[in-house]
Amino acid sequence: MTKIVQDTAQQVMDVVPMIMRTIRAKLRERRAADISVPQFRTMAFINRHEGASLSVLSTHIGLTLPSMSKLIDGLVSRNLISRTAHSRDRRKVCLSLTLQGHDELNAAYQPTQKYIAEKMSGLAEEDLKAILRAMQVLRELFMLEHEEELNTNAER
Amino acid sequence: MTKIVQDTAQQVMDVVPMIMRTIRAKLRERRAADISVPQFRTMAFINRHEGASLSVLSTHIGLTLPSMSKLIDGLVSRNLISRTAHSRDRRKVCLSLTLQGHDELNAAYQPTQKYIAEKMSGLAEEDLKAILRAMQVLRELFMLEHEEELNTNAER
DNA sequence: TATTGTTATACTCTATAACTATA
DNA sequence: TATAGTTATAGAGTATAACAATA
Repeated sequence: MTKIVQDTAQQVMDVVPMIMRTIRAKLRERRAADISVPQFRTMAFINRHEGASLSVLSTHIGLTLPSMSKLIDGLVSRNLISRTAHSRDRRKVCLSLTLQGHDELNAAYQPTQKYIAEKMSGLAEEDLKAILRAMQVLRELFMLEHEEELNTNAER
Repeated sequence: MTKIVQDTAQQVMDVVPMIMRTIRAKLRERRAADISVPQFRTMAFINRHEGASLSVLSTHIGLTLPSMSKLIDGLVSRNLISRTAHSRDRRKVCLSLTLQGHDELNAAYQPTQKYIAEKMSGLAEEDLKAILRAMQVLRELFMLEHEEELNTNAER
């Protein structure tokens, strides 16, 4: 393992949480007051994986099935997501965002993205390109393991 | 605001949480079973800001003062951090890691860093350089606002 | 009188255990 | 018999309110 690899790993471990802190803070600032962070993450996940089941969600968000079930209860009762039975396997549940859920999610996401864009608007083009390339590479690297757990979600 | 800035902001918002998820998962995997994530974050913060006060911590971690106080109770009782009175302002508290606290922190951090380094070990040198540069730039960008809240911590 | 931190109390969130329904 | 999800109950974590000590 060369030195640059270790240095880079160190930098990633150091900087990524810093950025994440800002993203979280902004999201928190903008989201409707009565949505918790796990609920927000849940909505974001369902947005990316329409029709996800409860089990898949609980694995991804890191909650137990009962806790996830209760969290979903809250979102359903506020009409932010819809919960219907899976068409072929009636044990399963099929979750998706309502229109209102989409709106809530966007209302939090967009100002955050705008904030970050403004922050970066003074950067030299070379720096922007480096960031863009870095993000592409890192996405490849960190996506694989993340998608494994979604196999069960492939069929709806 | 040019298009590349917005694209890059989008990528950052998309990829950073993905990486963060991996970091969190690894940390969780390795840390002593009876330390919560907020406790872990607290220890990491104290490591970076030796002698931090309770108020500074609660602001940074995002807990109220009473909650922070209780969390610290738990860490002190397990001999992971030490809590002494500030030398000049005796209302304040002066927090630092114990030797054991350092060990616990490292025991969680190091395997995570190693994991990430291994993940990146196959990358082309150009990609590594792009990541390194991106991290430098992003650090500058996201550090400023973060350090503001630490002014009160400067003097011990 | 303002600031720093702690104690008391209540509530929310999450987990484990037991259960129901479907495959 | 195994899997997906829900309900019941208990414990941990966090907040608000009231308080103590120092500046």
